[in-house]
Amino acid sequence: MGKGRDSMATQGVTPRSEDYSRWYTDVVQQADLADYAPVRGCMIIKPYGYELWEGIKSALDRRFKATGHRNAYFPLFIPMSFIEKEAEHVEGFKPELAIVTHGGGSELEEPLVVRPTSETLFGEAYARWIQSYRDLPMLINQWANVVRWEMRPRLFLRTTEFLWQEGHTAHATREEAVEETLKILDIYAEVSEQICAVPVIKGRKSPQEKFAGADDTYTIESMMGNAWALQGATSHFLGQNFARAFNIQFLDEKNELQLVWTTSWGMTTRTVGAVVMAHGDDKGLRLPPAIAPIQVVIVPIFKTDDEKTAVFAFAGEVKAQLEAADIRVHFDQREGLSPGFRFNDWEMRGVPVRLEIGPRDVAGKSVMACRRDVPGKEAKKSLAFDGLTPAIQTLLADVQKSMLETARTFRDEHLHEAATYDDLKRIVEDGWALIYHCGTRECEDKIKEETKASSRCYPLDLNPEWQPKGKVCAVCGKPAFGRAYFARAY
RNA sequence: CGGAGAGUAGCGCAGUCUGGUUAGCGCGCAGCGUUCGGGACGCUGAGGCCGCCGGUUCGAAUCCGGCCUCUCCGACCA
Repeated sequence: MGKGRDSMATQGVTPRSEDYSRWYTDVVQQADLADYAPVRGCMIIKPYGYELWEGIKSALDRRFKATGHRNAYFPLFIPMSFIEKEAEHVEGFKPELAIVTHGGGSELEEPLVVRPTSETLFGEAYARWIQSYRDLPMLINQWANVVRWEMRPRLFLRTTEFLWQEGHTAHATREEAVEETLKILDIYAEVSEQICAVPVIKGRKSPQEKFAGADDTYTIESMMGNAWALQGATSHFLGQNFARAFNIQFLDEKNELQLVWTTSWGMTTRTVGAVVMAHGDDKGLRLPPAIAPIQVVIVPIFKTDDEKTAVFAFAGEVKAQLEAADIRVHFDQREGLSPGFRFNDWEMRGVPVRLEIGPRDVAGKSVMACRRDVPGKEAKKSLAFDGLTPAIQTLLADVQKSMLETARTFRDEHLHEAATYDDLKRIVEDGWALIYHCGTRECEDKIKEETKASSRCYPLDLNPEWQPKGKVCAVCGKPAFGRAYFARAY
């Protein structure tokens, strides 16, 4: 079909192997996840993309609530003076602030910052709300949009405005706050791996990479299809920095005044981009069933009107049976499209399982099931109508599991230990390099400049002892702070 | 902000160098007919402030000046 090739040029996405960035923007737009907005750096999240976010959101929200957190909503505007209260915080965020100077037709007395994050607003409120140890811990989360002015935006991965949740907690002791920070990190890792099928490495950020105003920042780092790293979510131990800046004090059991210990943590719409990049292939999106807005799509095949009637009736029964089991099913009833077109269309949109139903299937009371995560003929197998629901449930579970395994295998194949700087240089061309590192800014900057790779994290698993005795930085020879991954990153 | 590209129909582009009736092509879209188990085809049709502002000219998508926007690559970041 010679002419078909031509139309493929306009309908297909740029092959992933050819140009990874182009492939990514193509997929996001053609799969109807998002579109550009009139203002640079801003994006319109379309229903299909928003549904992915809703999947991530509900998985997180359920877990936050199960661990005692409650949702609230804090304002969009922050007085400029609030941001300036914590020295390191303002230093870090100043370059990316959007500031409102006018309101109601006249210049404001004090400029208002459009929130880039809400530590300061929570700090001010917590100072008023917390009086006694009986008020602790304070465990609040909010779902909100934030604005950080971006030089170089990228759909989902880096937009000037993005959606996220930000948790802000206050505790009586340091230990409790650290425990909270790590508990949330575990939730992020679980949602990323179990729901998004994106394996992560849990670690601690270097002093340079940590959040502005935090004592420690913990992260989950995941690997994209081109072996670059993506920071999936962060959880910060803020020590008493914000408690001091906002005077958040409480009376303990001994009637002594103490500063609280706070944490903050966030996961963003960037995660949608991570799902695209970690799983997508040349044909487009591949979605893990747990968050796929459509888990099963039914594609009808027929020639005559009689066949159509029979196929539609049977497909309707199949749909009803699956829906009764809470499987998200879509029956493609669009007119005038060939089966082949539909196959490609739904594959591009990443639907995990496709059911082909034609006259042969109607006659045999069966459906042809095809899984998106497996290439070629092995992807297809015929399933009987009787017992279809459990068979599909098993299939979806298997797809979910094997997508995580595939991603993990790919990730592990691109993790390498580096004994020397030369090793690192070679490895970061196509992977992550694990080295003993000093953790200093100068050394990180040098590596960044010479290799474009940045310090991703000091994996928690691999650093039972910090500042390991006798070990030195593989790059500069200074005493090692710990073992860190370096990689190209988004 | 630095470097590189690009703005002409919903999308992708040609036309611009060398100014000249009615601005084309492919895809998509609408109607009709034939198709239909891996991106179908025919016929008919709708759809345009040629990014914006100004200038040159009898005449500008095309030449000149200014501005705006987007994409990609770098410095910053979730």
